[in-house]
Amino acid sequence: MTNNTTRQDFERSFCPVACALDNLGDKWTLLIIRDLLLGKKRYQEFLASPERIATNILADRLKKLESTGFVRQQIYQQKPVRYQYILTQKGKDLRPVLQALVTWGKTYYPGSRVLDAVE
Amino acid sequence: MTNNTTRQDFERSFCPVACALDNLGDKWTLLIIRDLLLGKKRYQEFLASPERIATNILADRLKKLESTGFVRQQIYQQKPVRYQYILTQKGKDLRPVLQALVTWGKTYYPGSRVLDAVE
DNA sequence: ATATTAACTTGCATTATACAAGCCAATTTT
DNA sequence: AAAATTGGCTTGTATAATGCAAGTTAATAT
Repeated sequence: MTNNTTRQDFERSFCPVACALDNLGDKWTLLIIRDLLLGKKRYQEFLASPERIATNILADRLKKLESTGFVRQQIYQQKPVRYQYILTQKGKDLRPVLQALVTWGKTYYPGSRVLDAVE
Repeated sequence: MTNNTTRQDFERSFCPVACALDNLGDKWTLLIIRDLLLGKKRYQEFLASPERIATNILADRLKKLESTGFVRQQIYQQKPVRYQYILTQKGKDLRPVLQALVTWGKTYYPGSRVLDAVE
């Protein structure tokens, strides 16, 4: 790894699982990552997901995901300036985590289905 | 799957990721699963982990993990009755999720290390 | 008799999440 | 030209989750 990623301090411990969960361990963050991996980019697209995230939570998570380098903002129009969100490599590298969750979820929640392909 | 697992209703959506996170989406649950996968079984062992979970949170999570079928209690001594916690197949099947988190964590938190082998 | 251990529970403060409403600039509709 | 809509949020407030310290209970060890 050519260290261009911001190396954060260990919050709770030096365990890689704990470090990951310091960023991802809540009800919503990984669902936004799922949406991004599925190709969603805009605020309204995230809001349209079936889990119905609240607007303040979504804004907060996008801000955190940006400040922690999972995502970057990209202007897609001037007048008015509007941003879309793109996964960085750090974010894209979560795909195996999401894939493992999909596999587990489909096993223990038969009938569950991913909208598109994360799998 | 010989349906001996309790099929819960979809809480937030029929997405397997959302279903998984309904159970696992917080700061602590997956760390307890990590400990269980590493062979820890008892209350004091979980408390001894470097992340320093609070006792009320640990008790709450163990209760939830049991009621949702990730774990079962096993008496390891009478007088006084003491329980230890064992992963069910549903819990053991989270190993690939943890492995993926370890891989990601070791990449983006260089210097992080799992205590023993989840990896 | 006193202290220690294991597995919790309880009380209270702080932080996170949920829900509804409001804001602002620009575009679209009437 | 005025009114409504769209996109991306922010604000206020209620409820729920988390954190921290202390207490409980039954049994064993000193």
